[in-house]
Amino acid sequence: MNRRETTKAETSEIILASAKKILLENGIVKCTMRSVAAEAGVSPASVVVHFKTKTGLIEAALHEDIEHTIMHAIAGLPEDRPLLDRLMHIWGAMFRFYDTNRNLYRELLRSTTFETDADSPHIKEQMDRFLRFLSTIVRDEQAAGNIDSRLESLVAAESLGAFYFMMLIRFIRDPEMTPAAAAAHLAKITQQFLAGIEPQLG
Amino acid sequence: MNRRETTKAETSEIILASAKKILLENGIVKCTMRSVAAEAGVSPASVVVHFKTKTGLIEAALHEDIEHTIMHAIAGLPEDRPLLDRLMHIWGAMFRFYDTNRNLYRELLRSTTFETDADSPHIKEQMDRFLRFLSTIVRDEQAAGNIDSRLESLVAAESLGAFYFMMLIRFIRDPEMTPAAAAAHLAKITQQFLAGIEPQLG
DNA sequence: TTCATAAATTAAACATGTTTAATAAAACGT
DNA sequence: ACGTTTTATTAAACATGTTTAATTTATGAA
Repeated sequence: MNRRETTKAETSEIILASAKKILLENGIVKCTMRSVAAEAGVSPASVVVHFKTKTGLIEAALHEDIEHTIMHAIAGLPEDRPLLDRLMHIWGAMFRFYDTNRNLYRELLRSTTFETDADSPHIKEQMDRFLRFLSTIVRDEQAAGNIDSRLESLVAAESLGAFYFMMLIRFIRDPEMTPAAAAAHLAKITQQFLAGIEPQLG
Repeated sequence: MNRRETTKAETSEIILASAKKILLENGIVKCTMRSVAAEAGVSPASVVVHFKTKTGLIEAALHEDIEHTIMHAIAGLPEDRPLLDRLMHIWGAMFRFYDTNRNLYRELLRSTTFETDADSPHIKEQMDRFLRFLSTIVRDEQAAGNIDSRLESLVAAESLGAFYFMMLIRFIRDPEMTPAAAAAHLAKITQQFLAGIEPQLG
């Protein structure tokens, strides 16, 4: 890397660290381009140069945490348990994570969900990767004879993902809903689906 | 209604009409609180008084169109066709509708989807009503012996709704995706689900 | 009618995301 | 080494959603 490139990378890091700090300590409302810039000792325009938009900045600041939560949940996935239990292990972890700061993640979801794939490549990549992961789980279950082997595993994975995301939306929309309640309802829906794709006897 | 109440209602109508006109003729980017206020011959602050936020205004301006699209699709629902065909009739109409102005509806979806139920009661009500409708369709199919009658119809309806909404998100995120392509993919997912909830023989 | 109260409306100000035009400095070819 | 070009940075301006405080207007009681 050049001198130029290194200093640019360093500046990016400083801005990102400032954004994380403010988000954590003061919340999303206080996290403005100006406050982040001030904390980083840089001009607001510079924040724009480095992260393009405020959405880009927040996405960059929070994306790692989400990634980490997913990975942690996957790492602790219980072996030798029914598929529903394993899925609920992941979904439960996600709901509890989003529950730690609902307004913050509402903002993130709001500003990223309906962006163009090109405009929020992080999200697209994360979604794709997660779908592929679900798809391998489905294939494992097919191999173990728990799911009809004629099924397209990716389509089944998409269904499971759709259930989760619908529930996430409802969870964020309803502040009264606890992570446990969201997980329980999601379990019901998932259960119905899984029962349907069990192999037929005979 | 009072004189006060009537004039207030009239003002609301004028503002709403102005918003619709600008959205239609100039698009979402040109639809600002100031431009709407100017078109309506009213102050920007007045728009806030009447619609609370810009999101509230846009929601009010577009909500009817969506409602109309749904109702129209439901009214033209083909009788005596398999459930999948009937669902696709609705989904197809919705995708084609959103396709008429993707940026506009992206903005609407973005600003409403993750709001609190309390903050966007319109949306919640629309979602609930549509779920109930899907649920009655499922019950009809159960009565006709096409779906396992032990199923909870509302849960199945939620699944179908989840598939649709996931596909809508993908549709909005990917500008290259045609309404037909979105519908086709959604059909595949729905098909897999429906096959699973057919009554078991014996 | 008259006056006090409540409500509708607005001008001006504010906060914030983003753009523009200018500056300073590194990179690179000669 | 020198001059040109590219690039990181920024100050100032801009556009827009929203708030505030003041003004005008209608309502209802005395």
